[in-house]
Amino acid sequence: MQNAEIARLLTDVADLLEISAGNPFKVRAYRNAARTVADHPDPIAELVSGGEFDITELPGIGGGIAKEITALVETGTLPQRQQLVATLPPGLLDLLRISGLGPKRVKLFHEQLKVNSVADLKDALEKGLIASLPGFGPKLLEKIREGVADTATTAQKRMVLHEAEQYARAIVEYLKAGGGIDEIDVAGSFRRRKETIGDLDIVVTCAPAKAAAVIQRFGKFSEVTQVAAQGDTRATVRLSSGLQVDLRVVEPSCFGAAMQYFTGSQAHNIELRKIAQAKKLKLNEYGVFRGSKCIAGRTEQDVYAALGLDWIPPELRENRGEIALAKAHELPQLVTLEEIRGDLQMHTDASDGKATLAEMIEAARKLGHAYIAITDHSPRTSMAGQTPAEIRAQWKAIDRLNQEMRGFRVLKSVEMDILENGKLDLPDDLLAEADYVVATIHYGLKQSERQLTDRLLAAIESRWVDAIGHPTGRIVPERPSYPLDFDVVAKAAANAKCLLEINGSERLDLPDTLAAAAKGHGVRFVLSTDAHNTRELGFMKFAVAVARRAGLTGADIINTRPLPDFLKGLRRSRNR
DNA sequence: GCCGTTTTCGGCCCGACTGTTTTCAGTCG
Repeated sequence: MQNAEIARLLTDVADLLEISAGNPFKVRAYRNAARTVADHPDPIAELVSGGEFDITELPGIGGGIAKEITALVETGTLPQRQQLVATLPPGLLDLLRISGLGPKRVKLFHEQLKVNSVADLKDALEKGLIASLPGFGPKLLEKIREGVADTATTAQKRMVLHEAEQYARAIVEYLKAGGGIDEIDVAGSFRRRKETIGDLDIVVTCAPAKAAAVIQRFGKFSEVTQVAAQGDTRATVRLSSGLQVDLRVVEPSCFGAAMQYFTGSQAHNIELRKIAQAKKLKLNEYGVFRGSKCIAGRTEQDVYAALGLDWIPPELRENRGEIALAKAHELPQLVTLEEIRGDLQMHTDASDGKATLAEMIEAARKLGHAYIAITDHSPRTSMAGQTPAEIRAQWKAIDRLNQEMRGFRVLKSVEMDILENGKLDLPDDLLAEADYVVATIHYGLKQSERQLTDRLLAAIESRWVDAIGHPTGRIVPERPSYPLDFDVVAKAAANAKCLLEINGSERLDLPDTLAAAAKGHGVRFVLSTDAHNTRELGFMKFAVAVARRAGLTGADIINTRPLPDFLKGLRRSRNR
């Protein structure tokens, strides 16, 4: 059972308790536990059935909820949820997801009108039963009607970071062009560089007299299909893509506090507010307050300092131990995009890329790289892969180009398939001639965990495989990892000095949690874009984002090194 | 239901916007 599924069931309990007007703190306890489970890097179900780990060690999970989860893992049902569903129909949970409906109104519908599902609600709306309830005026009725219609059409989907980036840039440029803005930045999960984004949070500072105009302009952005809310300091719109965008306008003296507040994560912020409370302070989006006096707020550094903490990079703000590190002045120096000196996976039109070798080289040089690896596919990638003869011809062309260039080196390389039977797609004598080899799995993704793990282990055993590319095979958001015993793979890679790739394309593979786990096993990493055209060479920032969320420093990543050190760090260098 | 550098009992993060109201409840993030 996946963590997401356990978290969903715990959230169901919180929602049902809320509808039944149970203890509000018990509701919160279930929500906290759900968040802990959802964010945990290892499968909770395995920890429970394994028996050697006590899950009450996890924050927000005590004796009661631990017992619930254990029962869930053993029997497949959550006792507390079963008990609640006996009196409250689970269809009420769907009603809660309708915009404008919360526990109070859902409870009212259930008790007064026997409305127990979205279908019931639709019926009640048509019969005018909802309108007869006190407190339901024409606007609210219209909002609920729209919400019901939405459940039929658009399932609320999260947007991948790569796509959200384009919207964020467009809206920021649009607002800037309107003038009257002092500072503007994007906060939220976008700033934390999560792999998918639920909505965009934009924070603006401006003179109080200009705020209304900025908010008005925001609502007139060309892609806005609906202005969901609009006040003096904030507004919410929905774009034609379905993406929700929130704008907050604050005074310059509050910019740091607002950025901190709206960057989150929620779990991180709750911890900070508890720290503030313990110090007899109050933290909100306007600053840190002692009584009514604001003692910090202009910058994020000020806010964290007022709480006795070092400034925490947004990518780490998930309440996974970063606050303790900030308190002890032990936060890692996270790798930056500027530290990356080379890109170690990309394709040309010799396989499935769109640009020529010369075009990729020129684009990479413009980005400031000192070296790149051209990693076109091996024969198994049918329709796209190169034969050994074609690979050697390409390498000869690369040799000639390298003689003509100063201060830049193209590495002779290949993205070699690890075949379904565990054998490599190219012979050792060819691999030995390469400067760098990345091995990957593209076929046989439906094999068992044992088979897939063994295939990766076989590749790691080869002295000519320098790195494992996109190690889990996932693609965000649609394709999950193939089954894999990742700890075994990470340990083997660390022992063999085989690198693991963090791929900055929409694969985002390794994911942040596994990269953090691999670092714990002593793995070293290579960052790459897997670009199939010149534009995608810009994806390195997404690979860096994953690395930063995993807590990696420049020392963990081999392509932060100058070329000679990079080559010396490859396992093949010890074979020569 | 969870938790503890004030506490094993008595707390539990904070504010804006909307709609329907004459002072606020409900929802949302």
